[in-house]
Amino acid sequence: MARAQPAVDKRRLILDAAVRVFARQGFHTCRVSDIADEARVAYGLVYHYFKSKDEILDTLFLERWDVLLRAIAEVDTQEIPARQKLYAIAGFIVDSYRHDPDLMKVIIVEVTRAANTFGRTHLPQIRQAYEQIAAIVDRAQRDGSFRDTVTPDFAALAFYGAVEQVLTGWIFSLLPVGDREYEDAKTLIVETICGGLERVEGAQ
Amino acid sequence: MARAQPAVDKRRLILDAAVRVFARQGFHTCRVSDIADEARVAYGLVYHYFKSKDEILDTLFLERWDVLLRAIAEVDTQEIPARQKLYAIAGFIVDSYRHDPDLMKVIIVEVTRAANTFGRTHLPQIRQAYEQIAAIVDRAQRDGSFRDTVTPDFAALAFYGAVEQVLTGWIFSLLPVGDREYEDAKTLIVETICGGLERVEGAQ
DNA sequence: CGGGATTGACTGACCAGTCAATCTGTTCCG
DNA sequence: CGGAACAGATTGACTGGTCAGTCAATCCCG
Repeated sequence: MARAQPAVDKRRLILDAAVRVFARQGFHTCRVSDIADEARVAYGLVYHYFKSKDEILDTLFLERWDVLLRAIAEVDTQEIPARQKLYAIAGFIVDSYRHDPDLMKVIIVEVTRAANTFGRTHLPQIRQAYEQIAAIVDRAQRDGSFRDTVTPDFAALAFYGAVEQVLTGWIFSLLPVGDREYEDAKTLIVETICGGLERVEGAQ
Repeated sequence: MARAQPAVDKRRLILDAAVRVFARQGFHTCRVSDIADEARVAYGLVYHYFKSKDEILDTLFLERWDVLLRAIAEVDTQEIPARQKLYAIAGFIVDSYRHDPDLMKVIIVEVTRAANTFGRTHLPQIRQAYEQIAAIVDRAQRDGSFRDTVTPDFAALAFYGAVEQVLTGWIFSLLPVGDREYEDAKTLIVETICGGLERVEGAQ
């Protein structure tokens, strides 16, 4: 039985240290000893709590992705226009980055975009996010607020791609970072995907 | 002096084999001996032509990215609407994937999206593509064909992000593959980013 | 005292990169 | 024309270092 109230949760300590190390050096280029050092914990303890180095990353991803999937599902239950739903989802992801940039960096760089390794492993989870977004677009097309020139699947891909690319812009320092920029980004992503870049003749 | 017309260019043979191996197993998980085997060449020959395993990937990326940058620049010299320029760029990238999916997979997965390793190394090249696209958007905003609600930098990111995500969809088998799908994708990407998802009141 | 928590030295596997040896085609001289 | 001399191409066994994962010993709480 686990202790009721341990002074410090070493398992959590290791996970948090791993986030920092993975973000700094990347999963492949860091050593397990780097994680142990960062957590100020003995090497062997890492293997007391985790079966392997891979399992640490898996845990981090699944923990966070589950939160994301729930957030999207929650947004979808609200009675608001599709544009506002997409705004809420983009906002949630941007705020996740604001709250813990390292964690989001790790999830995107090491999992979501790692087509040969963890991305393949977690494809079902990733796919689920796309499907939930596609469902929102689909409903908007049926109620007439979205045009049906683009398939929902495709729209979901483009929307999520734009969001991820913006985070990548921050990760790569290609975009300026700051509270103002984060708020702007939410609006701009939705404005681009929903409103489009082109001027429309006859609109306002 | 190099032989005028060698029966086979072993250097090329190694590069092409590396594309297949990197696409199949990923850069980090493959061994140099896998590349040599795939090329049906002795292990040591790889090091006769390349300084290191990294240099092989660098070569592949730089070769192809140079072609892309030239293509974008070429498109931009034409006297056509911005939407058609973006269509041409999306088309070029999609056709690159159609022509050699393995190579594009490697470039995207192992370089463009590898924020901790090769992505960092080649950031200047990657940035250049964004800047060229942003310049197209900027000009379209000045001539009035694009709205100026979204900054050109941001629009470039969203556009490129959507394109890359569609390729990722093919790489992950999330999207159906085929000549028809490739052509549709070109249109849909541009339709989404330029036209937007929303129905516009009063338009046609 | 019993058992989970914690330690860190150790091992076995793996693999990038080296290198000395060999091969193959070219050049040039007698 | 034969063949000597050379140079780059090609070979693959080997080395040195790295590191994930193991494990026996120790600690410490209840």
